[in-house]
Amino acid sequence: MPMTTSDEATLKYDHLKQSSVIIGMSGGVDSSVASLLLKQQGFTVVGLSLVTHDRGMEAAADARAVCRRLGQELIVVDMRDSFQESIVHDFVDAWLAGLTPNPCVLCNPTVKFKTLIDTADRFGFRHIATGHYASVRRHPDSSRLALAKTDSGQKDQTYFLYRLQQEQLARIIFPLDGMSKPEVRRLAAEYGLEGEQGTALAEKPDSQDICFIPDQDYLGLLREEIVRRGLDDARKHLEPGPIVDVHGQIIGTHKGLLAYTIGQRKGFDVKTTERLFVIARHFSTNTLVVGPFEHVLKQTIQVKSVVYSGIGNFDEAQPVTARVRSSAQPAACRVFNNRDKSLTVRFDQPVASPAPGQSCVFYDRGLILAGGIITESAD
RNA sequence: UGGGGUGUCGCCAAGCGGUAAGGCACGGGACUUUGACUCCCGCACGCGUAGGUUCAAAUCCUGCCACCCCAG
Repeated sequence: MPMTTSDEATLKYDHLKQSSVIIGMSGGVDSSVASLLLKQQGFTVVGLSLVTHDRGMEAAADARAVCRRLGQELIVVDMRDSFQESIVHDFVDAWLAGLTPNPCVLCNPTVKFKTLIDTADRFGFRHIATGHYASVRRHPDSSRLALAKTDSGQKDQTYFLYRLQQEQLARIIFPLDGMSKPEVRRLAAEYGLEGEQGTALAEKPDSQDICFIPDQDYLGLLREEIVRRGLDDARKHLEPGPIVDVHGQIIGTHKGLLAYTIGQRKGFDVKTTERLFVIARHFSTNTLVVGPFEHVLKQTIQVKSVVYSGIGNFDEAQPVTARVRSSAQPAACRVFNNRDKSLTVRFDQPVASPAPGQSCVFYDRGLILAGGIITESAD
C-alpha cells in the first residue's frame, strides 16, 4: 500500500479545486469567448446560466449550444421567482419612492455573483468567472482588492460591479481582462461559436437595458406591477398632470410622473423654445418641474450604503474622482465622512443630474476605491 | 365695424423681389448590462385667403378672413 500523507492528498485536491471554475454564461458573445479562453488556459470549466425572467430561456439555450461546442457542462438555474421577489420588487418600490434605481448594480453582488459563488462552493471550486470587461487588482497602498478598468481601455463595466465584496472579488477571474470587443468578436468568429439556432455569436448584438424588462418599457412594468400588487396609491403617479417651468408657469401636461427621471430631456410635449430638462418631480402635487440645463447641474451629493473596495475608508476631504453614471468620465471631487457612515461628495465642477437611487462610484487611477447610493443632491 | 398692428412647420422665429435659416418639440438611428445625457439623420413643392403686378413674390398692390391694441 503506497504511503500517502494527508498533506499530499490535500495538495492534489487543491490542484483540482484551483483549476476548476464556474463561469456565468448569458448566451452572448462575451461570456462565450470568456469560457473559451478559460478552457484554452487549461481550466475545467462549468457554465452556469441564470434564468431571471421569462425570456431568459432562449439565452440559456444559446449558452447550452456554446457549452456543447466547447465540451463543457452547463447548469441552468431557474430563479425567476426569487428574482421577482428581490430585484424586481425593489426596483418597483424604488421608483414609487421617487428614486431612480439601478437594478444591475444590486443584482450583481446579491444574485449573479452570489449564485456563482454558491454553486462554486457546492462543487468545491475556488474560482468563478464572467465575461465582464473588468479586472481585479490590489490597491498598492491598502493591498485590498479592487475592480479596475482593463488595460485595453476600450470597454469598462466596472461601474456595475462596484458593490462586490472583498470575499467575492478574491474568487473572480475575468478572462476578457485586457481584451477589446472587436478582439472578442474576432475570436468568436474564428472558433465558429454559435447559438442554438446556428446564429454566429460574433454578430450577436450586445445585451443592453434592463434584462427583465422587455422592449425597454420600464413604465409598462411599473404599471403591471402596480396593478398586480394592488398598489392603489401609486396609480396616481401614472396619471397626467401639469408641467411647470422654474417660475411656476404651467407650460404643458406630463404623462405621469413615473415616466420621468431627473435630468431627462425628452418625453414632455411642451410649448417651449429652449431645451428643457426635468429638474424635479413633486409627487404630492403630481407636478413635473422642468428648466434649462444649468438647473440640473449639482455640485454636492450625499452618498449612503457605501461599499469599500480599494480603500477601507476615506481620509477627510480626500481628493478622488467619481462617476455618477456608468458612461460618465470620472470627475474630480472631494469626499467628506459623515457621522452616520454616509459620505458628502463635493465635485470640483458641477455634474449633470445626479439622481437619487443611482450610484456614485469612486475611482483612483482606474481602480475602484468605493461606491454608494446617491440620496440627495444640491447646487 | 373709426384708427393702428400682426398673420411663415405643433411652438418660437429668420426672411424685406430671385426661387422657405435656425432653435424647441416630434420621428428614426448611433451610443449603452440602469434611468438618463450626448451625437447623427429626417421633418413647410409652401409662407391666413383670393386675385393682381413681374421673367421671377413669403417678400410689391388690392379685396376678404382671423387675432391683437387704441379709441368710441
